[in-house]
Amino acid sequence: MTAQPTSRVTIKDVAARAGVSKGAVSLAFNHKPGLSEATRDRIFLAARELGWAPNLTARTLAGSRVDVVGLAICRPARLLGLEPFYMEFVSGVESVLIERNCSLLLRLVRNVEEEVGLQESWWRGRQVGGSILVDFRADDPRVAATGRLGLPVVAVGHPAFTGGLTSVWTDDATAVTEAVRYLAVLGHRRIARVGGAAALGHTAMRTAAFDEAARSLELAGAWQVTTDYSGEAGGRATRSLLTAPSADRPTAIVYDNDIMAVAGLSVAAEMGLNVPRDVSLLAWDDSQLCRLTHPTLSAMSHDVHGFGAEAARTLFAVITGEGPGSHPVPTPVLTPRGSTAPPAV
Amino acid sequence: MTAQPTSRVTIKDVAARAGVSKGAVSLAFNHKPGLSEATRDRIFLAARELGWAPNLTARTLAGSRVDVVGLAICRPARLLGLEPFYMEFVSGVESVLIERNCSLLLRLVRNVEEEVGLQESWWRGRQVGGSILVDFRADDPRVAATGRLGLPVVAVGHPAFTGGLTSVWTDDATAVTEAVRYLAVLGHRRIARVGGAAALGHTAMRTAAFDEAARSLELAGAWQVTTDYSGEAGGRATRSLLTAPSADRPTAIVYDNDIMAVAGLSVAAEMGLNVPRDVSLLAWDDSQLCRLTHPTLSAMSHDVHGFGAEAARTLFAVITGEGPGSHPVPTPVLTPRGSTAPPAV
DNA sequence: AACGTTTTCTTAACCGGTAAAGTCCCTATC
DNA sequence: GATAGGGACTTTACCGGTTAAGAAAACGTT
Repeated sequence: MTAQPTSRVTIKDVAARAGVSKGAVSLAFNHKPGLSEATRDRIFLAARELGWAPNLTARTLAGSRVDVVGLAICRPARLLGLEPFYMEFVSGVESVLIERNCSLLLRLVRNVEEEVGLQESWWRGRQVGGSILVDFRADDPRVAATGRLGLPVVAVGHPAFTGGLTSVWTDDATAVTEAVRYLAVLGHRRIARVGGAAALGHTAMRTAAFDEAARSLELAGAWQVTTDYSGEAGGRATRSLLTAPSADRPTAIVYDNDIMAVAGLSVAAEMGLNVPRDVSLLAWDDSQLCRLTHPTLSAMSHDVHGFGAEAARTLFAVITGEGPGSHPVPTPVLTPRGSTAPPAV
Repeated sequence: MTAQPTSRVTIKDVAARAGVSKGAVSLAFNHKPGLSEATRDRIFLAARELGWAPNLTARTLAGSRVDVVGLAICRPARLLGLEPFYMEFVSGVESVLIERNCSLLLRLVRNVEEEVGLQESWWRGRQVGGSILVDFRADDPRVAATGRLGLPVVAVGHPAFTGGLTSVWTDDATAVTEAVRYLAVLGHRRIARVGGAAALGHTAMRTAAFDEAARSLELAGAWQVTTDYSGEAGGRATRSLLTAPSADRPTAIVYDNDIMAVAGLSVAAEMGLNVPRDVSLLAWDDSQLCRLTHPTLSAMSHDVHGFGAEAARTLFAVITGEGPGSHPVPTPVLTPRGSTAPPAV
């Protein structure tokens, strides 16, 4: 890409106008000692008159801070658009970046290996000051890679998967358990779960928690399937669960996100089943979507925006040298709405 | 932000290892003439052995290309998460950037003025090689500002609002007309439209087109309201439209996005109205959402992903010096599904 | 008054590349 | 055999900042 900015005001021009050296201007703009109040003022005045602000690229190259945070999302581009979760998450991240005058460098990658390469080149090229890593899986190569590079990162995921990295996470196991218990208390004995991508760490965690809850509650039936998080997959999974003979099919289904729950709801309607009388549905993530359907969707509600914000704040802490830590954010809480009720019989 | 990359391989190390000057390495990596095949190979080999890749920051500062595209979205951070449109659009942009090894610099801004300032600092600081501008309004200050700066941009919006900037746009007026005609042909005589943000150019355009269509078709009733694009607002608007006495309320409603249409659908259900028998609903943008509801939503369907991709491609053309142009992308086409039908009476 | 300290600012060397101008050598030409 | 013309590199001067080291003036001390 080539194309030249028209007028260029540099530190030199400011220095000349204020009658000082560029070193002095630099000192002033970095709030470093060694300048009298008078010259400091003169410099700021000159800068304001010329409309100058330090060039971040040059500043970065010269070896100081980098005001950019990296985020690579591993997903085929076509699917990204469909996940309300990420949009909310990103907006939470942005809300913190904005107040620190930082920007987000966003990139879609096809797989973890590609992400490792990307993070490495970002960091070595000083394109980012740190990164937010998401979608951890078992034996995630990013743990070792970022450690080796010295790249400051915050890992969004359960410590079981994020190794020694500073992490921000929700206690999904507890949430799944709560969800299943709630449905059991309502009287459901045959419960299914439509999970997300099997490769992801938190999916595995939820799967294990679901199994455990089903066993400890001695449920009569417990099914689990994994999908790709898309509405289509969620709908398909629901259809297959609900086509079993009525005495043998789940009376309640838990979904791993809200898009799939919406799809499930529509499949139930299309099959002539009444929600919640014939089957109860429970969503996850709880974006605005859950309040827009009819009936409204009960959900494991979760402040995704706040989750993103916390991740960003934690990253800043890491960058400024804070040691590794584990930052749980509030566990998703059950928000009952219109899609859950005791089973009909 | 401070934190140092551990090992640093620079062009100098590569040059030393290949036994050439750093100028030669630069020539090799930029595929410029003036080097023998033999040395070229030696240089690439050395680079590979050392795991070196040119530092983009330095490269940028030295005045060549910038591999970053800017995108500022003007919206309160909390709302961004709710718009499937942007997520899809961004994913389309990414799909083109990814194949050119470029990244997207994303930033939320509170208002257009803030965006103007941001774009200016991005450009002057060579943080971006060009930008994608969205959400044009009447007398948009960005037209003049980007022209003055010489910032290469692609404007996503109708030429009526984007001044002399190269634009990528959909013919919303024609689409609105088609939507209204379609409903009229089905037999609807009282049609309403729940529009987006009033300040936006394309909203104004759609409003005018709707008025015009209503007049030319001599509809018995035509209502229009503007909202903030949120599901809540869409639901509210729908409720207020449908509470009129039945002989005097719309039998069809057109929405400016899909979230509002989904909300409208649920409001209708909640009011005991059957869709499409009692009222027909027609969405816009047509994300996956429209196929997940029951009944499925008819929509003015539109390849938003492709729209984003086209915007990105056009930006690259602008950056490489192509003169101003106007690039219409296909007009949204009506995709009838389950939410539209002739009125009951 | 001579001398060590500060304070205040300047100089100059980077950061890691790019690119124009310069050097050297090899070959074709008259 | 002298000269012009290229090809293949190297030199060197930036890009726009930061920062360590140096210098000049102001200040306090004995």
